[in-house]
Amino acid sequence: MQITTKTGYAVRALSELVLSSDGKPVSMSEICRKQNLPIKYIEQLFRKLKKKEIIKSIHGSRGGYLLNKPISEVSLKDIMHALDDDFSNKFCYGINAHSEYCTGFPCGFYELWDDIKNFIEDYLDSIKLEQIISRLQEKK
Amino acid sequence: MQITTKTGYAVRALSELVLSSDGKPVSMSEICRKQNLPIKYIEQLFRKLKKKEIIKSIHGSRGGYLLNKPISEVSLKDIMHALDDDFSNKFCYGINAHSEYCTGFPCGFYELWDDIKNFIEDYLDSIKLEQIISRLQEKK
DNA sequence: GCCAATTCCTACTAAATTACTATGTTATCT
DNA sequence: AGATAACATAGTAATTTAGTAGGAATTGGC
Repeated sequence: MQITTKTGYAVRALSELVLSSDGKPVSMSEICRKQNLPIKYIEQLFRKLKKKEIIKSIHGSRGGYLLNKPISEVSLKDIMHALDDDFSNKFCYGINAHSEYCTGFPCGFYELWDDIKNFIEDYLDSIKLEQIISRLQEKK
Repeated sequence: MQITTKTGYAVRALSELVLSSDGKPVSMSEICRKQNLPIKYIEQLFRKLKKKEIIKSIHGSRGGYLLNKPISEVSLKDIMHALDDDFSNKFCYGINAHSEYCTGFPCGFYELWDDIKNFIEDYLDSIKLEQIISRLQEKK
């Protein structure tokens, strides 16, 4: 559950998608040109976002991508979860379990890591694309 | 700013240090035996914790480690910060800046990442060793 | 029907990070 | 002197990250 370049790229690309779309699909090349992003990499990220139904796509010429949900219903948690398959396993389970150096599962620390995970996930879930985009527009 | 095995190990080792200490130093071998941790790895982590004055050490035979602060004054943030040098740079600066695919620094997303970083860091700073240890003891 | 534009798919890779191990050296107590 | 510790540095296998490469499949417009 890390915020990395990948997360940053996806947020930039999704924001650009929303800002550039007027109901018509926006092409990957337009998104990446406007946001200065590596197109082949973002293509891969968008395929993951599509699998989780955050965006939809239209094939062929004049095709492109569209957001599949209202901007108030797409959170940072949703995005990160789509990009990172075992996002939710990254805490105690990912840290300790199945390791030679684990003291048993669940150990005395299990609930600590779980509480932290839940707290941070809830926070990330409270940050919607809507707020991210309105922040951007305030600046202009 | 990730919670990884490293963080988990450090928390286990520090908790064991606190629980095993009755004013006298606790040796690395005792800590690692009781918590089933890889000793040479934990040694390295403890050296970093010492640099940040979270623990202190006594050399030679009958030596070992002691906590250098009250358990109410050592937070998860402190521990993670000690283990990971550029902990605080891991957000926008680490994500975007100085990359070929950055749109300028600070970009429109800078404050978003910064706010998130601060929120999570404040939360991690609110979790003290004191609470972690009393959680452990409740279970017994 | 053909061509261009576009998404979709798989495989590869260089660099960095993680989670260690190995091999000592130095300091202190008895 | 010898045992017991902390301290230090270097190496390394596995994994992840952040991409690149090369193409296949799909659709709109002429």
